[in-house]
Amino acid sequence: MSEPRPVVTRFAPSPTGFLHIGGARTALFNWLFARGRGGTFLLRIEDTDRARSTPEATQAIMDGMAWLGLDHDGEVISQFARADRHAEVAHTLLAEGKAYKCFATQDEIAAFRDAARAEGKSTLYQSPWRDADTATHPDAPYVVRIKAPRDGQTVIRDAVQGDVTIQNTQLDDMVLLRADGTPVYMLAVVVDDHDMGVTHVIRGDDHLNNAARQMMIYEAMGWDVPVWAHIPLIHGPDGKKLSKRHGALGAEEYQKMGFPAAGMRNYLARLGWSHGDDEFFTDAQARDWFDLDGIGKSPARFDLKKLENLSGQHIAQADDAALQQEINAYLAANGAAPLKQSQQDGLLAALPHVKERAKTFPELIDKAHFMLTERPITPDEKASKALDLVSRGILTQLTPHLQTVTWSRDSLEAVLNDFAAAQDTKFGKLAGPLRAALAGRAVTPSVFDMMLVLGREETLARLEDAAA
RNA sequence: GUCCCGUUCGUCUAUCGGUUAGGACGCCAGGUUUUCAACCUGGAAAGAGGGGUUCGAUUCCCCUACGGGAUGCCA
Repeated sequence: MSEPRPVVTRFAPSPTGFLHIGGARTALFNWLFARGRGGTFLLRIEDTDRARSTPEATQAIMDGMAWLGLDHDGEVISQFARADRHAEVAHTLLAEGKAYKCFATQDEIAAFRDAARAEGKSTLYQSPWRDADTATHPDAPYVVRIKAPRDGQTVIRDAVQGDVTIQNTQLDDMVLLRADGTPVYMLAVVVDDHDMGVTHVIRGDDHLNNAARQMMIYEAMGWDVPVWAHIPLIHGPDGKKLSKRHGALGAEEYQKMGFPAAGMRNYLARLGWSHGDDEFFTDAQARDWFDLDGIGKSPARFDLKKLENLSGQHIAQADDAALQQEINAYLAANGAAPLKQSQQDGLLAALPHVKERAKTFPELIDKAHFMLTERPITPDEKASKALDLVSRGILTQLTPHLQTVTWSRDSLEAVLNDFAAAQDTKFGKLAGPLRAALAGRAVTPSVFDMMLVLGREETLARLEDAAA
């Protein structure tokens, strides 16, 4: 093994839909691996399937990556735009006799496969044109096929799966160039990865078998084979493969649900990869720790509960201003009205008191509700019940005690407890009406927290409103 | 059909021949508490099945079952 080459990884999605969760994780692994080693992380859009590729999908993928903070180096590479280069490689192979023109029609091939299947034999097509003199068919349409080895074996040295041995009899003379002269995916990937200097190919294990085919091209061209790392796919909660109509959501959907990007990165990194017993970690730790042999070999299921837990931990330890920004992005992603300046201020003031108790942004916003509404507050049903005649009377009596008290947690606690004692009751009895008056709700953050955040003036005003 | 890969608590996973098989999420019970949370303590919960190899297998090998993938002029 020749070391050290600077690490170059890439994420190569085909733009046929949103960035689903499996793709996001593949991107994350590549990003983590490159970033943790001072390497380069490239983005290539595999848009050679013109019928299925759309610019909207490309945008959706880039939006998803942007949300997750997975920044790539250099320009986005379009695979389609490089078709000439791919064809050039095919022609080189043709000229060197490592590939050949095959004039077999698709009907012929289909007939061969049907017959082979009926006889229970290998359906791999063996073209009669492999060693034929092709000069006799100058005008007929043809595809270019690589001359695959017919004996021996190919060993895929995979950093995740170990050494995987494929008998070369399992490999056919795959098509390099279609009859219309366009390159097939298998060729394009190899040429692009080589030209881009990719050193580590980290991708879904649905490509594991393909690696053997791709190695034929590397070898025919005399190129260095990259380090392979085929990672298992993510499955849905029911254990079935995650697909778009089977519970797979786009990355942006998780933003819309109100998960912080850091929590999502943490969760996704931990799904199929581990570093001992570490569960909750920062981006810096993830970059530090991430390596290929920490990747597991079996498919993992997506578990929303665990995501929520990690999400809550990241929210709890996040910087308030950063959190505020991310909440605004969350609201925008949902097409919600942006917060007014007064609400922004209120949110920021409330965050230190509520962020430790929320798993997602909607929960956080709900808990900060007392700072997002303005007087006069309309109490909800339960809060109204807490504000009956007796309670309102008590609040009226309480108000004078709050006029002069030092506005600190300890003092407020003392005043309220004393007041409760004087009323021959407990603070617990006062809490309900206070919540109702201060937030218009029965479920709120700590009464003291709310009073501290609201300030004396606003607190008194709300109490007076409620008492009236 | 053929070939390849996978299989530890419900879930994510640790273990790299010798452990009471550990942790986390979730769940259950108790505690704390001004509501909801949070938090604290405790608990239930796993090596797919069968053969080997070995003094000893979750760990190595084989078979079976189940799941996934490849076998395209899709990517």
